[in-house]
Amino acid sequence: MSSTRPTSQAVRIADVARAAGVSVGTVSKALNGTGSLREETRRHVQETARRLGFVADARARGLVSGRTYTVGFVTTDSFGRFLLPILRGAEDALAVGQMAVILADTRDDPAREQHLLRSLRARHVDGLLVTGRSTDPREPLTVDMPVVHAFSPSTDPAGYAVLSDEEEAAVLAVRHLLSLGRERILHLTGPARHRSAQLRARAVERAAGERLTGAVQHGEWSEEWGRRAIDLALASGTAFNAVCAGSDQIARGAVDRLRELDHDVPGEVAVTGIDDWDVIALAARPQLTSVDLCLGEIGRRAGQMLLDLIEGREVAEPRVVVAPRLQVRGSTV
Amino acid sequence: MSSTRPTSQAVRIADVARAAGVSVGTVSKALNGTGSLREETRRHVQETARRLGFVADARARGLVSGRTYTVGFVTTDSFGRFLLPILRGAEDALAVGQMAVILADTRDDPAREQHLLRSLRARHVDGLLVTGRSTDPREPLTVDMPVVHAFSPSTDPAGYAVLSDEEEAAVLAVRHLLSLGRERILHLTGPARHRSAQLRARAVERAAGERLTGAVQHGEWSEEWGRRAIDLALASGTAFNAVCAGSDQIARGAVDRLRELDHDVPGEVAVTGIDDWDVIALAARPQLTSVDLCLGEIGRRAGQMLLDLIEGREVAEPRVVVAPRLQVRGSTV
DNA sequence: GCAGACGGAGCAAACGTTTGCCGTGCGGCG
DNA sequence: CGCCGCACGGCAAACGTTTGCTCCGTCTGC
Repeated sequence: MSSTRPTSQAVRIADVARAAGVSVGTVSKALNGTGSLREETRRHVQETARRLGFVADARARGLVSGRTYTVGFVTTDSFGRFLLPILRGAEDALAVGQMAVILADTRDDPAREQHLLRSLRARHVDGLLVTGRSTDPREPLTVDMPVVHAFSPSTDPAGYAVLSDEEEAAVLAVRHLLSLGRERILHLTGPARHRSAQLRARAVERAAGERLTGAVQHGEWSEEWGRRAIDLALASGTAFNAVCAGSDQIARGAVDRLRELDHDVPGEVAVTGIDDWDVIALAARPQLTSVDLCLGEIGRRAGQMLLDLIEGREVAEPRVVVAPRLQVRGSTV
Repeated sequence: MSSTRPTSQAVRIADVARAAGVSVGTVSKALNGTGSLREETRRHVQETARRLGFVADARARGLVSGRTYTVGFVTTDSFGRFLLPILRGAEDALAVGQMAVILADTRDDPAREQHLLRSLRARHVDGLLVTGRSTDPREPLTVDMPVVHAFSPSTDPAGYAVLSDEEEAAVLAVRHLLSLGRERILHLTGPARHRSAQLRARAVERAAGERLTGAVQHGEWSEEWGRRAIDLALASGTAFNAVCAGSDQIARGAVDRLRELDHDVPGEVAVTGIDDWDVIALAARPQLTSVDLCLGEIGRRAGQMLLDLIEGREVAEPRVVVAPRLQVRGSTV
């Protein structure tokens, strides 16, 4: 059926050497492009290796070379929606360095984290990518290998990190609303205990100034809260012609409720979200204008940085902040 | 705080042996619980190892023992929402076997898949967990190690697999509606080219019989389609008192549109979804009755099965089907 | 024609474990 | 008192690579 043999059980470098009529050292050099060999020999060995379906054993290779071409992806949070794009971006960047990714989901359990780190240490991963759900800083890990934080910052200001600009995200939304001439902006966001909510709220206050109407409303990161917040605002008699929401879910709740009460969106009230989560933003009517935190880009940059550290390259900035991007849709135009 | 150097750079088994005053072989036996040693010696070695922070090098261990305590998680689809719970479940099951998980996201690209499989082979993973977005069967991989398919079936009927029961999921929803006395059921679902949509549609037809109103309506897996489908149904004059949707997104679109047109849900029309995706189901008004495919359970069972295969245990059923579970909420009561 | 240089390939020592086998005491039993 | 057996623990050979050093032959320059 397939000309390629049925997955040869275990073809070692010695088998290639024998088949090619050279020594194992020569095979190694031929396949790795090291040493000094005749081009003809090199090609002959490569051809033989290919024919036999030889794949060098990573364990042995790693044992002697020191590198395992493997990194650990440590997440404090169980894998959530935010982590997928980061993971994907990181994978992309690491793939060019032939690196594989081992998952380590600590589930916020210190004992579990200890155990996983031990496992990663035993496996001699070349480096660690650390991330988490919340953007609340976490204590730095004490390990003797390169570590890059992605999305969730470390408390260590000197550590390597690729972060999102929470404040800029809020500012982009506010500026957009202001540019549309909206002058009575309501800010609905998540729990005050979340750093994200705090940062964004302060940024909104600074950017909107007196155009911010009433106090910032803290609640849950849910559609339900978005809907209820609108009811509360209307009941309190607060006049507003724009809602700057702290998340797409809150924004969608607001849009839904406004529409339901026959307030035109965006005519009467313009609404913005943050996250640009397609499932929510595109399903809303009208579709949500939102700020994309570019998580994929964060993952990619973090992966790139980790790769640079592992391979001993100079890292220009140890602390990169990825700029968010405003995505304009029907809820504001 | 790099002054603390808790992670000893490289403490090998020889260091432990020297510190404990025994040979390396003895240390190995003491730590692995093999060989025959005095209990006193064993404890002394263990204590010494702990004190020095010794962690056995997985590369060397794997090289000689054959096992790497690592499995590959291969997904044809880029990591999507469905894969997270599966991955989490699998991790849980594999953790008890001390197995680490290496990610391999093929992105539906054959070349990429080849490359990743080669990498996994080089790393001598002990087994493979294969999954994908759609439940459309895929060609079996030709690798010389245990393989278990999770969620997405293989075309190989003899292969190991843990699958969801698409048809039963649909049947549960229909039976529930029938038990509520609904006799004019509308079925709105995804694209006809998707096996899931097909299977579920046929199951609905069988379970509802003449209580199925009109033809099955195929569209997208989106809220937008759910809304539009309701408009189409109403425009066509079809009378219905229940909607059995093929996904939560479609169900939510339907609920939203019905409510908007002043049709009472569930009073006038009861609505069911499939997936039990909290983000959608809990945000709807009323909250959606939905069928949970129990993806976490699928992942767990698959991980367990792979572990059994790797450790040479008997696997009772090579093909497990996980029963879905009906979650009743406001959209039907 | 000879010496030195250099290109090209082989040799063997690592890398850090596990594991089967062997040696050595000691105790018990005859 | 002597022998046998057994309980412990050491020894060294794997596992499959990489890599520096060595060695051989040929070419070049004088």
